[in-house]
Amino acid sequence: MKKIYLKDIAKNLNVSKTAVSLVLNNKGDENKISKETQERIIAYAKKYNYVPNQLARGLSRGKSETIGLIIPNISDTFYAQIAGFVEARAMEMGYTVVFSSSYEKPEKESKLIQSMLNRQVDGLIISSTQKNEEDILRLQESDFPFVLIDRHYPNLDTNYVIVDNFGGIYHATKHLLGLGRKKIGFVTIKSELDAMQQRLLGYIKALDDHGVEQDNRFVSELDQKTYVSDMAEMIKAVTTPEKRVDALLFSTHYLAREGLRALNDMDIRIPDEVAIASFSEMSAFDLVNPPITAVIQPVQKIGDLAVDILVDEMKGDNMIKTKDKRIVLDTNFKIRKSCGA
Amino acid sequence: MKKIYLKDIAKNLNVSKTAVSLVLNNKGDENKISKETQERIIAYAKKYNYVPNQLARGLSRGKSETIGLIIPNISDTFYAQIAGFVEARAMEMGYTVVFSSSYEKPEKESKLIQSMLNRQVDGLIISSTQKNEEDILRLQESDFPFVLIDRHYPNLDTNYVIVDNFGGIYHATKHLLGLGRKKIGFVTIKSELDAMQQRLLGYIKALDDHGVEQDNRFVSELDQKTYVSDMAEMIKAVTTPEKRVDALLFSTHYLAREGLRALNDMDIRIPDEVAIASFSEMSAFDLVNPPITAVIQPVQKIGDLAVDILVDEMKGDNMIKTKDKRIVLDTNFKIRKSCGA
DNA sequence: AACAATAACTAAACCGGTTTAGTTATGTAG
DNA sequence: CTACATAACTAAACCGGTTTAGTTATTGTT
Repeated sequence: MKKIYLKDIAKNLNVSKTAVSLVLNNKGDENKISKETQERIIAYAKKYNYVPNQLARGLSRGKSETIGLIIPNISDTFYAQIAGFVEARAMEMGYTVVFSSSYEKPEKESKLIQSMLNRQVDGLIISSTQKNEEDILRLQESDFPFVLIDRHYPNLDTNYVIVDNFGGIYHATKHLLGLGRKKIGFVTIKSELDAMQQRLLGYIKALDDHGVEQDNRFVSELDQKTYVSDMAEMIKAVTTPEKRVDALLFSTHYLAREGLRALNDMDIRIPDEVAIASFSEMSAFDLVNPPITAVIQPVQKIGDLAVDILVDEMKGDNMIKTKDKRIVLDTNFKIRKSCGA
Repeated sequence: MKKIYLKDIAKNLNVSKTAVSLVLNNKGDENKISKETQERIIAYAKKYNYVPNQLARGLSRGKSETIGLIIPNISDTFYAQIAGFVEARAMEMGYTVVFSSSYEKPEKESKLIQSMLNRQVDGLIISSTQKNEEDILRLQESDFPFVLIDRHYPNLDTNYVIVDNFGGIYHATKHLLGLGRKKIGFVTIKSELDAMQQRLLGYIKALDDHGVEQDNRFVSELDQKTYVSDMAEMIKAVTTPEKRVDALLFSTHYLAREGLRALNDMDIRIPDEVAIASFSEMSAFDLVNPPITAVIQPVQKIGDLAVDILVDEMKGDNMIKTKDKRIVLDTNFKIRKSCGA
């Protein structure tokens, strides 16, 4: 099972490396290699199980047939799912995926982008920390193919695939209001991410549209690093007799998970005392106690579209925008017991 | 921000490519490049933000500083977590990770291995379908560095990092028996995976040791593809008056999830009527209704060790086995409400 | 003064492909 | 018979690094 190289084929068949390379890249016809020679080459290559060295090929072609995926955290269900769809789609298109987690650190993200560029990825799919405008801008300026997912830079003119954060929360808030909840708390993470801002704005707009007064609004921002331990106290704070919320809307799935845990620990009845709903979900949200109403993100669409757009971009001949490359996807609203109907 | 190459540095500093290459690879001293020249080169490289093309470097060195990770499914929490730890550890060690999901298909796995080899990965971490002995054997014979994780081939002499499946289930079964459960059902997936067999054996051994009679054992095997829809019927079958189990042990987390769903749907009280426990868990097992007792796998250890072993293996100078490379990790047992104590 | 050793470099081969710019032999139009 | 196409190839440059095998100038040794 010795490894075989292009030149071995050439030598053994008494043809040039050129001929072999052309034929194996399906350029035999257009380069007028005779049918017969083509067949000999193909047969030989198959017989000895020839496969080209992708590094060599990549080096000479200037492309690696690899795309880089940078996400905040591969262990998070949401990103794991996206990674799955991205990988599957990329493979269909003939690309390999290298991935790395930035853990929300801009410097890490910056290093990852650099490192992936060194490795000659042909394109990048990035769910950015959104604190790395510099690198994104540089990519943009150098016309390097990339797509932002999940998070984008509102003031930068890039390709992206995101969801309608505003609309998703707006809908959820409206729903809670429609069920008669008057004092809805919004629990979010301290973050400058536009996605998070939009969710907050969606919540506020819904309250406004429903004529809820300013002092009946409760927004709690928890720290990314300490939200697990801070959750209980925060819940206690918004359930004091003075504020007593009758609903809590969590801006993301892991907050909802911890919120649920805290509420259950404190024996606050859901949804009777406090109704809850979440933006984004986890695979067990339909099994927890009670099942959590959630705004569902179209994970597969995000992954598929990101790859499609990127591939289009990488083809390079896109002076013509073949498709719209700024995509805002609609969310779904899944009603479960936790919101009281 | 023009891209700069090795030869540019050489040209502009009036030194040879060799000198630049040696210095930037920290081989300046051993090759007697003068301190002064070294400093000039390093300064220039830094100033113009030089970074080597990894394809070129990989090609000439014969290594890519990349490791391949092949798992059944990146969307599954268990593998997503492992992927996270593998990637983090690999990065520490200076490696990039490319990954792909086999979706339990041996042919897909085989293709992935091939494809990763073409891409010149320096080593592989594989959670195999365990139906691909051929490729694994070939890797073994060609001395290619690799480590199996989660699943291994019991009759092949490879490196691996797995958990004590037998022991984990044995412990769980014993625990249920200790709580007075007499008729414990075992729900598993139809599979030839050794891991699954071991879990079954652990269950049987525990019953044997406890003197449970043959006809008080209920093993149900569900199909990988249809377990979601088959679960309810299966549960119905083992809760008939004749068989009526008083406990169910699920051989893996997604079975437990669906089992819980079915039991809840049928209003079977857990743990009063039927106690349940699971091998392996999901992030919400402590929040579901009721929280599920589970055998916990040391995910981080699996990932970390896999990389450590692989790196050791890739260094190549391992005629001496620097460490034990067949590792069976202990599991943890996390008691929650679902098992009745 | 002759020779060896050492410091400080470099030219060129090499990794394994792709691609450009030809070459040679044969056929065909004028 | 000459000129020009065309079919069927190929030599060699190239991608951007690494590495081997030198080279040159200087210093040290006897």
